[in-house]
Amino acid sequence: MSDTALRYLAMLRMIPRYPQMISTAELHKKLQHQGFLIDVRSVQRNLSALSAHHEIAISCETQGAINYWFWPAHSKVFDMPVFSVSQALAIRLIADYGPELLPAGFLDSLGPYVERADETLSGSINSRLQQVADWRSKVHMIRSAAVLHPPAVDPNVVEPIYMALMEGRRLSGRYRSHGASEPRRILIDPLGLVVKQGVSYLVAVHDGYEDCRHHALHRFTESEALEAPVREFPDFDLANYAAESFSYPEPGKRPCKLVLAVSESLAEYLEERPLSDDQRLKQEDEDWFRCTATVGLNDELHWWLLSFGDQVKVIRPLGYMRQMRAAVTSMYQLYAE
Amino acid sequence: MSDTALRYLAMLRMIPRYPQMISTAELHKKLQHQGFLIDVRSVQRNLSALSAHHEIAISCETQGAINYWFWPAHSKVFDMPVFSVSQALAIRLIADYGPELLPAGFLDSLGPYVERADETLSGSINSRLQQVADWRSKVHMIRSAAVLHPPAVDPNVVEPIYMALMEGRRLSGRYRSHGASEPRRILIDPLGLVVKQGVSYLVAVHDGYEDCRHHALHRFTESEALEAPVREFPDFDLANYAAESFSYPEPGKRPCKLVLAVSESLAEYLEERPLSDDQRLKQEDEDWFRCTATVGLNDELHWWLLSFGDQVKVIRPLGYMRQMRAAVTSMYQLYAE
DNA sequence: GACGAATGCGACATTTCACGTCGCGCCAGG
DNA sequence: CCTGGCGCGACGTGAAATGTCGCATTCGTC
Repeated sequence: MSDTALRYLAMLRMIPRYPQMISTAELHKKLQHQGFLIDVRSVQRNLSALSAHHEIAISCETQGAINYWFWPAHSKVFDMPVFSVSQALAIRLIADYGPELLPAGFLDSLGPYVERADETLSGSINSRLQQVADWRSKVHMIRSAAVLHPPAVDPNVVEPIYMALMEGRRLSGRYRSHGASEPRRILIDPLGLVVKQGVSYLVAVHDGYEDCRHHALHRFTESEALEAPVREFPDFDLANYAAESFSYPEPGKRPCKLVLAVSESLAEYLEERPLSDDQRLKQEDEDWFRCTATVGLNDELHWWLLSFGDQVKVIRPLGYMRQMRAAVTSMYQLYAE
Repeated sequence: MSDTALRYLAMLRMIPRYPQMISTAELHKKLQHQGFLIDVRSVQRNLSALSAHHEIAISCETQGAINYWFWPAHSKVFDMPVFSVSQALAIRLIADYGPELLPAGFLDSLGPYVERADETLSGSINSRLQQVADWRSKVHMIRSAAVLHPPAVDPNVVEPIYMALMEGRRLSGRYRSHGASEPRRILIDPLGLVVKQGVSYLVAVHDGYEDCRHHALHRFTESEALEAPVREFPDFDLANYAAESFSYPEPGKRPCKLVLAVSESLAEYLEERPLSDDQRLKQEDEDWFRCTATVGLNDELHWWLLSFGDQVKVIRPLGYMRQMRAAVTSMYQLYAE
């Protein structure tokens, strides 16, 4: 059993990425705690041996008499097992198309993994065959046109916010409120983060107040995580707060049997992506199909049905049909003026 | 320089995850190619030493006289440096949001990384402070209700497909065509992958034919990447093919000035996520706001506008207003019967 | 059915290298 | 100026890693 190789592995995993560092002594202590009974001298030797290797690329910064070790901020990820092609593709697709759905800043931090994914993709191609094919020529994603622009956030501003939230510290910053023209200095106790359609909101209590408010991350212009711990709000429940204050339709309505008349093109589409597992499609006449499925009647479904215009008509439940008819009539009147 | 420890690392990285395997001989060849001049016997010894360790968990499957090595399909990821909190959060968000964004097979493959992310999140919180806070209590995502069910795909079936595509090899498999009840054996030359609204399609040419067709991945029941290289189709361009054959509205229509009348709630929403960078909102009367923005008039926008029902009315351009009026009238007549 | 080639694996001798120990130099703090 | 902590070069030792050989097993081919 190669104890040394295992220890090397453990050591490499104990070394943090750049802003953080770890001293040789700490590392030695941690190793002993994990059962690697070894002299400090060996730890020193191992570290310099590893850093000598260009593949590994850990670095050292000497402060006074102590050596602090770290992975460079932009060093490659070194993982096992290596990405499979589908994992690499998943990461690539997320990197390309995520910005439309995920708040900016989250994706930036995945940079090293995206690099690794690209390596896997190009590597698997070039090494096997000489064929120099770019993965982009082989994978194409038809994405939605992104009607709305997600707001841009500054990574330097959001990082302290995440840190304060996760570590339970107070937050000081500058925030431009809804409607205000100038940012204002605030001191808050962060309670939670709510992500909605590509926009992140920090739920927090202002200093001197007891009620919580939400703050769009892109409205912060400065932020600093303080040392002081947040005040305790034991009764606060983020999921409840989000459900109440963001007034988003909960998807969890009781499912019922939905009957639709759909156009041929919509029928084709539904065949690929059914409304439910028990969906059934039947041709009614030359142009129309009947679609039957068991679904929850939520607002999301309502919007989805509306967006198809005259390609779909709700048949059952009767109550919902009337509701849809009312909605359509209201739209009609809007344009009739 | 510790050559052995480094070789162990290199070996571990050469071993693929389960559906794939690698024989001792191949491994030996690869190692020599990387400059590790070592006897086969040592490779054998190293492998059995590594697999003896429960921490590493690589496994071996003997087929005839040859040993094939692999990481178990659900083995943990060993990465260095370890996830930072924001990276872990990003992965977590993707895992939660993903099903609406990515085809099923892609996300499943990220499973081990999601596990690691959760580990990082719970670990980082508990170790820093005694505070036993679950990250879920601090981050909440409001996601859409996912109207449509993305079809399920078998990871074991799609992996060879991706491999064949990326490595330029022919593909043999069983495929159930549109409308057919039984899957049929096919031999194809994969040219590209098109992802549309959570469904993946493989664009490929059937053996003996010259024209390409697309195949929904979830309709494959078996697949095998063959050794034979694909036939060459130098004139094929995936982006063009996707634009033509999937008849999806290209987002790139020439932008023009759009004027909308929007309800108060929609105005609030638009303030967070503007339609364009130059969007302007102005209150008109008690209930209605006027929204002005420069956008391309594509189908995506059309659907998006329709889905808001009577909360929005197109004012300018006049031509588009008439188009919208026609659409609404057509919907009205559908329900008038 | 038999033979050869390829592979896995146990055994053994050898050598390398990984380890602990010691000592010196450097830096910080008292 | 002294003391303690840390890094690092040197050295001897012993364990571990390596190459070699031989035998068993399996597969393909004649």
